[in-house]
Amino acid sequence: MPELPEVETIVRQIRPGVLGQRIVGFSLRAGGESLVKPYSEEDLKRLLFDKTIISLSRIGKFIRFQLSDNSAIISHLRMTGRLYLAERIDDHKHNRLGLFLEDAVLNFLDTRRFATFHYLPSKSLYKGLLNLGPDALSDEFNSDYLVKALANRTKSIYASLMDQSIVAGLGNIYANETLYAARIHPLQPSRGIDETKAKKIVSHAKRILNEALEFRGTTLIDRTYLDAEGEGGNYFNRLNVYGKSKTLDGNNPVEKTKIGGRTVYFSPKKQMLGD
DNA sequence: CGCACCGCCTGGACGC
DNA sequence: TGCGTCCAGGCGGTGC
Repeated sequence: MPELPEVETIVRQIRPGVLGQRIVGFSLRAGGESLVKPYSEEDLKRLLFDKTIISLSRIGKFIRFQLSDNSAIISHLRMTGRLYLAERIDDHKHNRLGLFLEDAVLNFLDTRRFATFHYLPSKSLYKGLLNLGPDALSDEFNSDYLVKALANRTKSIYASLMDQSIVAGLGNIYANETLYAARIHPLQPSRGIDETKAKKIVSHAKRILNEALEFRGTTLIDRTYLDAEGEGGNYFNRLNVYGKSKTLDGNNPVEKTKIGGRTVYFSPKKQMLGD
């Protein structure tokens, strides 16, 4: 499932192939209607035609294609979305749409149809981006910020790290790995996180995200996540707790629990509640 | 406002 | 073999 390192990997891979390219066509495939709501295929053919992609960026886990007339496409891969360039539109069963550029076609596969590919008219605001906190790899995400952001919050530190309005880019895998590295129990209340703990969280989160980026992200056994070149990410071999029964670094038992309906992995021996 | 909960989807794993 | 059931999960919306 694409989190910050996976989304950044894909953005870097497709950027050279989309920058400066003029949009010459758009085609929706079966099951793609929900991805582009509230626009229809006809709307998008008309709105996108002849616009040039002038920049491509990652904002948290969102991807923004900035177009020449100040409009944009905001996309989110959710769990199973995949973007890649090809010579033609892919007839894969789960390919939901094709964006035709001068030199290639951008294909968007999404098995579960949770992903989004939203057109954003010029000067309008995108709801999903409005409440986004600082990017996990930015300087704005530091211990001073985090202590303030967590003050007076009763929810767990795990829930706070998953909350994109507090910090943007972490998902379940990297939130679990960060808390293990920082030796903090996922159910620790957010407001109990002091400067020392906040420093550990910030530094480990950035270290882990940067390492994962070097490995082109994490591909689990299910092979759901593949980058824009069809390759898996190799950070899987570095995971300490996510999906594991023993930690990689020391063979400590890993337990799993549910927090807010999500499966959370931690090492009770290394992450003590109240510590 | 903060927080917990639900619905959205589908394929794969599992038990019988 | 084939059926039913459960699980994975980010985000937007709802209700307290």
